[in-house]
Amino acid sequence: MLSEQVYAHLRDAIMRGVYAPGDALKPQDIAKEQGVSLAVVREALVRVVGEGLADRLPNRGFAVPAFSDRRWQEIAEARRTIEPVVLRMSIERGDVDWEARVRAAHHRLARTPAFVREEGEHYSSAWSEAHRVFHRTLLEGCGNPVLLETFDRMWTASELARRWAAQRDPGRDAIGEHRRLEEAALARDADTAAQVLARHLTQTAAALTGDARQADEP
Amino acid sequence: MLSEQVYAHLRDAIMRGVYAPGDALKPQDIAKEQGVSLAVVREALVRVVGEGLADRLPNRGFAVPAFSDRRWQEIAEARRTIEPVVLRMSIERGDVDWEARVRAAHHRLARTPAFVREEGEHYSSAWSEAHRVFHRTLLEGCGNPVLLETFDRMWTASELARRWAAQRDPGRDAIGEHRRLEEAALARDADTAAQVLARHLTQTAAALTGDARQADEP
DNA sequence: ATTGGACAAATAATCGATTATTGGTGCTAT
DNA sequence: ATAGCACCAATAATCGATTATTTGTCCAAT
Repeated sequence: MLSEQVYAHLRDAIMRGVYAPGDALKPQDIAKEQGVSLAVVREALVRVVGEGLADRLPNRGFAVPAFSDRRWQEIAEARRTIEPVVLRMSIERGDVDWEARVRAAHHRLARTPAFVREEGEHYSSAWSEAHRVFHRTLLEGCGNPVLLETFDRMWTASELARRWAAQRDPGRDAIGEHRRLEEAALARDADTAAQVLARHLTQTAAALTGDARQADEP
Repeated sequence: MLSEQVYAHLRDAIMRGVYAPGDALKPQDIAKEQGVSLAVVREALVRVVGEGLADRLPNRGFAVPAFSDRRWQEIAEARRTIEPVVLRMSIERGDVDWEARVRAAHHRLARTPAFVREEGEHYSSAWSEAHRVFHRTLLEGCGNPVLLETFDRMWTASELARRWAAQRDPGRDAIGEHRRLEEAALARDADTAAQVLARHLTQTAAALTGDARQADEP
């Protein structure tokens, strides 16, 4: 199914910043460069819109959403509201296999260099992915796919925000917080873990808007 | 934009039960009965899939998802996990306009007959809509569109579940719980409201699966 | 100078037809 | 009888071309 590939390509391009917020996503151009027909591109674009990675303006095409600071704050707040409760559930329910995966995910995250000079000011995609997997794995103990889908949606939006907001080094504190998260989770200390995560996400919100100066990353 | 109309039609048809879980959604048939081209139907179907109201099986078309009891439980649990915390936030933040809307939504819900003989065993669509609006309005005080989008997604899934699960009368207790929810919200009693909502949703979960006998609806 | 309107280019939306894949049907060889 | 294969009808996926809409530009009238 061609639309699947085009979809993956578009998603990746938008997340990598090939298109900036506000940029038009022209079906014809994309069709030509991908060597597929319009219908295929259109199908892919509709999916992208469904995921919140593009806006559709009737009779005027598709575009990368130009989110406001307010919007970024809302996304961060939503994560801050939901993720800690899911983390609690995860810690209460996670089995030994989950523990092992948390350990592995943290280990991988800690060993992956976050910042790559060659790519300019951006995080390495390897770190980005390890970061996502770590946060997701923490929640996976909850055993509820619906809650994890919710996490996935919010993470995607959050990452797009990060891409266009303060592109800063993860900082030492973030690394420390990831470690504390892992420790609290494995110690089944739901209170501490939820609190650390909430703080972690509050700092994300700050980092993504105005006062990026003194904030951590998620 | 034709796909918008076809999308709305499909969404409505699936929710109304025109298609049963497992039924194939054949682009050709739909295109013919709607008098539009395949591309349009296809676009609409992709959106429907994105909303979780259909599955897509590569090279084998679209179909209404045949969710398992387990899946319904997961959806109910996700609501039970998320909605109470959002309700707390809503009660802490809602302004007087929100209060007025809560009152109006509850008033409308209370005055709408839930059960319509003419339509067989189903809830009236008017009650369904009033019910949705009441629950949504309760949360709208939170002022966060991202959280409300999350509610919308889960509500949709939940409604589809209700449609194919125990199709029972709302029962007197549900009506009472709605009233208690309104009262607690307007009294700014977040603890009570969150607790009542959690219980309300727990009973939903029970109603949607096996032990529907002694459960309420949401 | 500015407003308004006719044109034209770009691009969005739609269509009708073509190609590819699947799943069944029935024949044949063991 | 049945395993395997060739065929075929149904339908999914894709394409190339057509139609509709928007947007910019140029000119005329005030």
